[in-house]
Amino acid sequence: MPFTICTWNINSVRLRAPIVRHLLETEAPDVLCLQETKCPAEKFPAETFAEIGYTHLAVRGDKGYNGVAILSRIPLEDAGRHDFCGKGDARHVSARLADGTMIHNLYVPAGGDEPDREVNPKFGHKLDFVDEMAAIYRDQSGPAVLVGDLNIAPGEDDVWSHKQLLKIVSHTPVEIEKLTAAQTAGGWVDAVRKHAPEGKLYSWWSYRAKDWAAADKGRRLDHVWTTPDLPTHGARILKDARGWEKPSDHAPVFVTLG
DNA sequence: ATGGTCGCATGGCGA
Repeated sequence: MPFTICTWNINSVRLRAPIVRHLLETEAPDVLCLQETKCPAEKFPAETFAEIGYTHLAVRGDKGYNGVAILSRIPLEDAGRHDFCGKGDARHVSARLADGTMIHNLYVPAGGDEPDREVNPKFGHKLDFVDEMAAIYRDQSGPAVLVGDLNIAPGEDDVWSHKQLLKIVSHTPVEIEKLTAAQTAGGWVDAVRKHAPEGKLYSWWSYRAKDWAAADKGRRLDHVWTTPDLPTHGARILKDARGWEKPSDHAPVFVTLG
């Protein structure tokens, strides 16, 4: 039975609960994975989404920072978490669907501005986090999907200018090397690029641009990876959502699986 | 032009 999963960095789920609900009402993914919810689990606006059928929830949150959630209209089992880098922050939540498919929802650290771990500990944290992604999924078995804001745009067509971003955190060679190693170690397939192998594709546009759409200086930071045993039927980035009222700086990414 | 804009611990930090 095919189902659709969506991942969206929402940049405060409380502020943007209305557009999350709008997305659920108009696009109706079976599962929605959110990142940067920026609120403790007890303050997650669960009822807003339960009212329209998204009654299943696996959520983790920190006050003001991070925060991840899996919202679903089909049952979720075995909600779990992995404590990346032993920091105790809310950057991962997992759950299993009734058919056995594992869902991993991740929010990889942005990594600060300076791409040098000697002077910027946030960059070191990001590199260590991605190394840990390689380690923990190395021996996985069974169907799984990994989604989230991985904060790395790996391909030349995943950024507006490969050359101008080579020293910009999110597109440096060391980050791309580590992300690729994590993908390979877990046997993950990039479901979005499987369906759109070539051409510019972005899921994030900075708030700082005067006119984000005209400048179109985007990056593909949000990803959906699947194990090879999971068939996928299509992928799509809902760029329109970047232009909605009070938008997130990220657009939702959809993949149909199963 | 090394800025710019967001959101939250309301003010400096993280993105």
